[in-house]
Amino acid sequence: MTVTLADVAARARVSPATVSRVLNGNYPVAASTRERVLRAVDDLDYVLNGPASSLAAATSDLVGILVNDIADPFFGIMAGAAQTQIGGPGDGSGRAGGEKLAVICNTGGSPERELTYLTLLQRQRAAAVVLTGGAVEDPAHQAAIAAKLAKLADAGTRIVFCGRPPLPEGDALVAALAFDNRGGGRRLTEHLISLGHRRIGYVAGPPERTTTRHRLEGHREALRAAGAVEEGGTAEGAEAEDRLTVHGPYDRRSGYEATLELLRRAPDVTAIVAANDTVALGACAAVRDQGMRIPQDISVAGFDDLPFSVDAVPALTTVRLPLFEAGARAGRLAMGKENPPPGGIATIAAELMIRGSTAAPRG
Amino acid sequence: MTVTLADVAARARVSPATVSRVLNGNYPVAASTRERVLRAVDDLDYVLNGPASSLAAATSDLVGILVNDIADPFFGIMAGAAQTQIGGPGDGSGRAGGEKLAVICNTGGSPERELTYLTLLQRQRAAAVVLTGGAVEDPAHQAAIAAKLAKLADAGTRIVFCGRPPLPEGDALVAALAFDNRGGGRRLTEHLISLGHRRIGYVAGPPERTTTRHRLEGHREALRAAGAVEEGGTAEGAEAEDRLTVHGPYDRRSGYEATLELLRRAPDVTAIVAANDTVALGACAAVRDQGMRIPQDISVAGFDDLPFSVDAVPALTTVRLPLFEAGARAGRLAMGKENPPPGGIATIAAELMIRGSTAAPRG
DNA sequence: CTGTTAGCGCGTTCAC
DNA sequence: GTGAACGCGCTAACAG
Repeated sequence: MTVTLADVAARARVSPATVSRVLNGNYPVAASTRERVLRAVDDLDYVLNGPASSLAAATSDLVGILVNDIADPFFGIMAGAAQTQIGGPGDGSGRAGGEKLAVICNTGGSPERELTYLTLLQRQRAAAVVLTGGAVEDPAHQAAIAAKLAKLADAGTRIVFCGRPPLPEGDALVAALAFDNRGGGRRLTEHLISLGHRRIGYVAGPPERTTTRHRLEGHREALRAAGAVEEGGTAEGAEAEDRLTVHGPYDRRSGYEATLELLRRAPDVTAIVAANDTVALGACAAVRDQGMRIPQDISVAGFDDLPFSVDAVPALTTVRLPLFEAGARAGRLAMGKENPPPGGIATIAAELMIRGSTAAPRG
Repeated sequence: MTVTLADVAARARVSPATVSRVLNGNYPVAASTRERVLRAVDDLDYVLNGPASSLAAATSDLVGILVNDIADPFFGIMAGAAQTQIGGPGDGSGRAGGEKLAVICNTGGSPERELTYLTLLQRQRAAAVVLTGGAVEDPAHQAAIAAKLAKLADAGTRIVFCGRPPLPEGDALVAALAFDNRGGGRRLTEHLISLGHRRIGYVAGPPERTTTRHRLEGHREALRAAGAVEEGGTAEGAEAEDRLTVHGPYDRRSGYEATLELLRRAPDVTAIVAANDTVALGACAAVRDQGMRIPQDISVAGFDDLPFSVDAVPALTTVRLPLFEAGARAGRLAMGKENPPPGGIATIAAELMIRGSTAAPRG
């Protein structure tokens, strides 16, 4: 029923080994022989049996890309970019030569599903795995993931982090591309402070995530440096900080509700910083629904600079992360097309984008 | 170095076949034996060899999901939804039982890459393939895809279309979930006409795509039914229609530039309909940059009702497509958890969402 | 319910 | 430059 290597060999009047060599292009083969084999392949519509090939070679052409939420363009952009570097250009014939199969796995932000996917990828003997986005900080999960990654690396799977801080143990087994979330968060709030804001609400992401923590830390660093709040070390300072911070998921609804809550807790806030652009959009909606104008009555800022942020009205002040470039680089690292950064870790700069949604507070 | 089934069997003092049976859960095994085997698996940190297993079983646990552009939430939402139905809930142990590996493949809208991915999936002996989004209408590619799908189906791969019209030949080998793009487009333009609009610009998607064509056809149906333009059959009618239509990719920039072009060609348009919400956002930006207000000076409408559309200012009138539900259903069809619709094809309704970006034309 | 026996289709030594 | 032989790790019949 299904055509095998042996069938092709018979038709081309060569041995199966020769067909294999032609297909993989790893050994010298006479041009005339190669020609004959390729013709037989086309005639028979032969398609290599991936599992058999992977079994014999002890490695597959699968590359996994793990994302927290594929419906979020933040991840979509990175994953798509990584795939452009992995899938290969294709030769237009649809014949599929030595391409890798880049596959995106949606963890939904759940550490369990992340582990499950890693196991599935391990089972497939994946050639490489790219982990994108912030990590959950629970020590048990950290350890479980680290152990799993160690096993994968041990089996020859290349590991790349993209937009994710390196493991605490600083394993040499991964290349890590980390976003400067802390620095970006700091500069964003510094901008607000320089405009004259002092009471700034913060809609944070889910607790226990590195991205959430780093962005929030940057924000508070800026606040403290400006003396806008007392040192977090003091009871008063910590309390004030907590009162102006609300946590929630990275979605629009969370931004809406958290903003309402902030406005209730502290009606005198003059600015709201959101954990990301999607959340910021929800915050904007909430502000408007309360009958306030942006930025005249209240400033709003986001993070990431997703494509839609420039089209918000007013355009959203935010922190630009080079998601596409980072994803593409991660893809190249996964393919071994590019050397890992020195020390295995590179920090990717975040750029402040000042637009219409922030202005000086009134009065 | 790597632990195999035989190692587990030895440690559990059973035969390899028994271990296989426990792992796959397809045959009855005594509880005590199962217990012993599972303990051995955990002790040894055993992970099944996917390729070997697929080779022997002649089928793999891979399910492919093809999308045009994963950075676009339109696809991200569908793909993520499909994955929730395929990945299995996971048992929280990260052990990965009988789960399928749902993988998203980004074709970039290129038919060649689509074919390449299908070949790759065929090579992996994928259990199922879900194709999302509109198809390219070039007959050569249609035929190539149809032939490839036939071969996949022949090899036992289940084929599901999601948001994509069924193949012309109407093969019984696929289950198709098609969006009512034509009906949605018609109702949207009927809404505009009922508000009093007669000169309506249309920013269409790329030519030769089913989605583009169907939405545009719906638009023109409404126009003709209202007598807003002469019959397309006449030279005058066709010319007028063409003058008020600009094609471009499904992105923000295209919406911006096409709108500028439309405004140049026909400064008296009172409304602009965009091929989708992302394009509509670009259209809004162009309208504003020309110093006009939405909807007072000009109405704008989109399609899809992506999450950000309700947060546009003013909120975008659009056509809601149940992307998540459709993706989830496609996932279930791919898993064989749900019976195919009668005739193999189901049309999914599109719902008109009237919001602030459309109003009666002035004067 | 469990063990034994054959391959699944291909990559890779070796020889020639 | 090419062919022959072996084994990758597992599942699927069969027995028992």
